[in-house]
Amino acid sequence: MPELPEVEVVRAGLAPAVTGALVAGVEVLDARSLKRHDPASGAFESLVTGARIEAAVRRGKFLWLPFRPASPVAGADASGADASGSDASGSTGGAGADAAPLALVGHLGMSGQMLLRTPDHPGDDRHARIRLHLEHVGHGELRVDFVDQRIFGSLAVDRLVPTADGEVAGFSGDVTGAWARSIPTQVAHIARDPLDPAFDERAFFAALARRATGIKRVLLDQGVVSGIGNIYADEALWAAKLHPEQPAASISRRRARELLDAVRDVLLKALAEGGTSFDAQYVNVNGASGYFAHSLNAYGQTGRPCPRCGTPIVREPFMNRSSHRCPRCQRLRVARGD
DNA sequence: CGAAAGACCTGAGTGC
DNA sequence: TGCACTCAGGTCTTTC
Repeated sequence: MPELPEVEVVRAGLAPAVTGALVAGVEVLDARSLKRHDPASGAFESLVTGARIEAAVRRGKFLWLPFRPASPVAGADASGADASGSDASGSTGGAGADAAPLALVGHLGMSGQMLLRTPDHPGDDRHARIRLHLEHVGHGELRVDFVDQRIFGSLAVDRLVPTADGEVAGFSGDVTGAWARSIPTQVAHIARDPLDPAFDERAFFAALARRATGIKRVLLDQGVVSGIGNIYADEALWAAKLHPEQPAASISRRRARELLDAVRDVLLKALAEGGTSFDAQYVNVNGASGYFAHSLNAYGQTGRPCPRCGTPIVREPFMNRSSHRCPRCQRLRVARGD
């Protein structure tokens, strides 16, 4: 259940290994992990093979690797390669300057991992779905294994289009690349995350004021604010002393501001703890390893005393999952100015 | 447009 | 031992 901090750990671990790398080959072990790939744009394998990766970018929980497609001419005489990708609409247009910029888009879903490995690493991973074979000038040959038990995650090749606001699309540590202000079409509807310098606070407050539904539903709506999942929603609501079902529109501007601050605080804290957990050489780019159970105040703490007031935390059904809250600190309150 | 419910997935755990 | 059931949950789609 990787949320923003976990995905950022993955992005940061991947970035130095994939930036500038050539995709020498790809193995699709389970096509279900391509469910977000639109076959009309071409076969996944042929689009990715020969690509030169330019960066690793993240917005919310989405991750993408902008790349320059292989030049058809350069690839032709090198070695027969497998020309299996010659579908009906074969012409990919000469990979010149007018070729559409593309990106490899990834979402980890609930159980997805991007494991960075040496080429000789045993391929015995039970849930390995897709493997990328890379050649990197500095690191030599590498492998990225997309491992995903529950297959809620996926990889896809998608077109990059300019961002609606003209700002940098997501976080990558580099705002100068030609790809920086472009976003994959399937990520374009996702709001910026609250740590993004271009996050639109006014739009966030306006969305809250407009919604009659519970505040937790709004926090989980990636079209309003991205990067938050069940865990950090519960944590932020606990910190802001808000009941998950408190109607969003009933929350005063002042308390909404406190909530946004709490969200940022929770995400930054998790990021700080997660950022220290990987080793320098071959980073274990593992989305699940970054969970910081010791610092959780509400999520998964059913029956344990609220760290603030000592009242046992309760677990309640919520959208086919669970909410965890302190029944004393986080009460439903009638709409009224603060 | 907003809101809510269902679908997609697998494996661990529980009760009988 | 085995079977049925519950739970974990992010995002997309459908329905109202």
